[in-house]
Amino acid sequence: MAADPLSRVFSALADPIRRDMVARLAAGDATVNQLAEPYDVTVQAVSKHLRVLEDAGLVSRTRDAQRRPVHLEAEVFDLMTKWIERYRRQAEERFRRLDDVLRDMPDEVAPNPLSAQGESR
Amino acid sequence: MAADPLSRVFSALADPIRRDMVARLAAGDATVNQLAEPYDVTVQAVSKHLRVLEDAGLVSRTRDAQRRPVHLEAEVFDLMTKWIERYRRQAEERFRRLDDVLRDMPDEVAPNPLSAQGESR
DNA sequence: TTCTTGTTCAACCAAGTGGTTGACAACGAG
DNA sequence: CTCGTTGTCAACCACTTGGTTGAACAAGAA
Repeated sequence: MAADPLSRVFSALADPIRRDMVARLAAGDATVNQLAEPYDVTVQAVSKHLRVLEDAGLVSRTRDAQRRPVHLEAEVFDLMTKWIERYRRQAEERFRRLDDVLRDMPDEVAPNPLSAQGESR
Repeated sequence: MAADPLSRVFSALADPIRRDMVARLAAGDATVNQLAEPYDVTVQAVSKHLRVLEDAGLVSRTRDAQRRPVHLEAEVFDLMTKWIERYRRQAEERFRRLDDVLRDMPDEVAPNPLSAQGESR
């Protein structure tokens, strides 16, 4: 299993069934059987999916007699959005600066940041 | 390979090496060899990782003589953030309403939305 | 206690993943 | 043209994953 938390969360949400379960849990808690009902897989398979979500910290399970109500833990989403936003902003900032450079540049000069980077220095 | 775009993106970012490559590409384009340098895996392995990122729409590759400069396509991030934000908001909204219910409730009533849901009706 | 329901555990299987090595294609430099 | 550089393709391997079936466990119902 993936060691770092971020990998676990991304990996957990890489499956359409698991994403769908998260979507349904956003509307309210549910039991394993309730979650299993819409899909034509066995309850055991759903139980495995839930374990993946739980290991990722996306859901928690408590006890209610024989039932194991599943609850969505939305805070873990922050882990992802923070990572994403960081690099998106960085990429957009770079893009904006590139625009500035192009605008201010005399048009004889051919811009090629890559070959400049690749120089063996 | 995963059919739907969302699964491909989440899956692509579930690997720490690939996330690291995205992080570096946010700072600027790079060639395959430049990307491979920090890790102690073969260039072929990195090439495979790039293919995964490309299939997810996270990067694009152009041609520059023998080199294949890799470029980050940050727009795909939106796909994820939109999905995440939707359910996060929904969960938070639900949580807020639950607070309201608890605040307005006479304290004899034991709240258990789950067992009410689970009733065989 | 025994029965039934809800859930998990264990073993297994086919397919996918991340890595390797080796061959080869594409291109610029001598 | 030949040579070194850059990158991909193909085949292979160990490990993981998502699914199955069958057994077991937990707890209320009879």
